[in-house]
Amino acid sequence: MDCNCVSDLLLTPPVPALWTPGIAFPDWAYKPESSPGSRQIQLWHFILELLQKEEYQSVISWQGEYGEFVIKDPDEVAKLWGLRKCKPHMNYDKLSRALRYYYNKRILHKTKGKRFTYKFNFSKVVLVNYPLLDMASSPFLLQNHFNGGSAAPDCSPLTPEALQSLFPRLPESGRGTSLFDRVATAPGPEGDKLRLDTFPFLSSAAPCYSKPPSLLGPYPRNPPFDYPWGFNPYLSGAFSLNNCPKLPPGSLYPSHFYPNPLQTSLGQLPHPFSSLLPPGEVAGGGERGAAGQTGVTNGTAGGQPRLCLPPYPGALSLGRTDIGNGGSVGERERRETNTSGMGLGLGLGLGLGLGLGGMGLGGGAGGRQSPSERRGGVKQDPESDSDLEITDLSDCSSDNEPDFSITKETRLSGRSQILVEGKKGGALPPLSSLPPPVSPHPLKSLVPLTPPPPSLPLSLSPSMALVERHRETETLKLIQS
DNA sequence: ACCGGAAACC
DNA sequence: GGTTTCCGGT
Repeated sequence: MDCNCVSDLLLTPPVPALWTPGIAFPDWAYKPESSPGSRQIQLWHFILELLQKEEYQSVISWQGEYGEFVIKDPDEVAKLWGLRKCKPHMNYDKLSRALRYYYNKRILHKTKGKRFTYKFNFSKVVLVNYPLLDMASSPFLLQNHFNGGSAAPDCSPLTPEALQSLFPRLPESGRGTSLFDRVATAPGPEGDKLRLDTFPFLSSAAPCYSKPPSLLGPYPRNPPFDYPWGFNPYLSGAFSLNNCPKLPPGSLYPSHFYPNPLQTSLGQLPHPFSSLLPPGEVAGGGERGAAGQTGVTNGTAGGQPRLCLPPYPGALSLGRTDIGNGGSVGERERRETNTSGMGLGLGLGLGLGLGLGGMGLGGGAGGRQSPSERRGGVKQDPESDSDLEITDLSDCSSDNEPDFSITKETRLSGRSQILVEGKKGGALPPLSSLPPPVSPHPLKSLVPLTPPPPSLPLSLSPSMALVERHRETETLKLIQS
């Protein structure tokens, strides 16, 4: 009624200018929102949006373990949600019901004992965004991904884009959004087609805003990466689909979610694994944007995007996460903890296996099950399953990692060095055992500093070809500008 | 506060 | 499919 909803189309950003047509993205990537099913923003996504914005800190924020957030003001969140969905009668009760539906999908689960506290299941979140990537045709396909076949079908190889999605770069706060804005403002007929922003890796090299040191926990550096959610096609899609203009443009529909071509240059393509790179090789990196708490209220222009990364308590060191023999926390909570540990690994840039486990789960689309189904055990009881997903992870992970398994490196033969988690036991290795920054970075090769001859055959490799094309495009852009 | 079934809605 | 709405139950 009073939500003045507008057409999604009006707010749908056009195809990023730097996109080079012709490159075959997986089909799903072309869908308006790269969304498996819905074309509307989903609640969990919306939640992430809020969590990401500084201005909603008092309404909802990360808290506790990795991925855990607290709805500080249930009514307000409900209100915002209602606003977004044009459901004036929305309230926390309803909203929470929707959240509960995520339990079965494993996207979210409740942190028992803590009021209004929920916790995201990263892998599922990512999965939803990257359902069964079309590896076969994806130009991003890592050359040596997984063992070529023995892997269970539900264990999709991790593609660069997937990785990228984990470490997207948001434009530096307060700068360089012009082009982006322009792009995002000029509606285009193909706005829903190619979405480069789906692949932050290719679209933005801008150093992300800084984040709190704590986010990276024990890690020595704080490379500017974002977690899976800052990125995603979904997210950007959501922004484009927002239909409740009432919300401040800069608040929930920040432009920084889109890549800024101007800030892009292959030379500085954000590296998915930049977190492992030596300081010098990592752009940005500062401490949490001083902006963090400096009254940046305007979420748009100079607005410092709120940390995308859920807080990752340093205490939650990998060491503590002893997968397999848990510790002292309650069973369920313990598993959650483990997940957190994985989260860290993921955050470190190596969530290679991340989400893979859920592939079989079909993006969680399985959704609800009849009580009988649940009893049948086909799918674990949401109450007990927690993060342990037998179905997907069991055979695609080395061992017992929960959803956040990052141990899939075993499948990434050639990339093992970039993996954080050791392969033994599936237990997260103590930080001290984490591999030191690799330099030159394994993927550096994908982003050569010196532009190869334009004639470089695309056949070099899918990834290379893409990079090349992208480079060319970028070069042209730079020259033009 | 939280849960989850059921049905309607878009 | 993803909620939204309603509601009985813990």
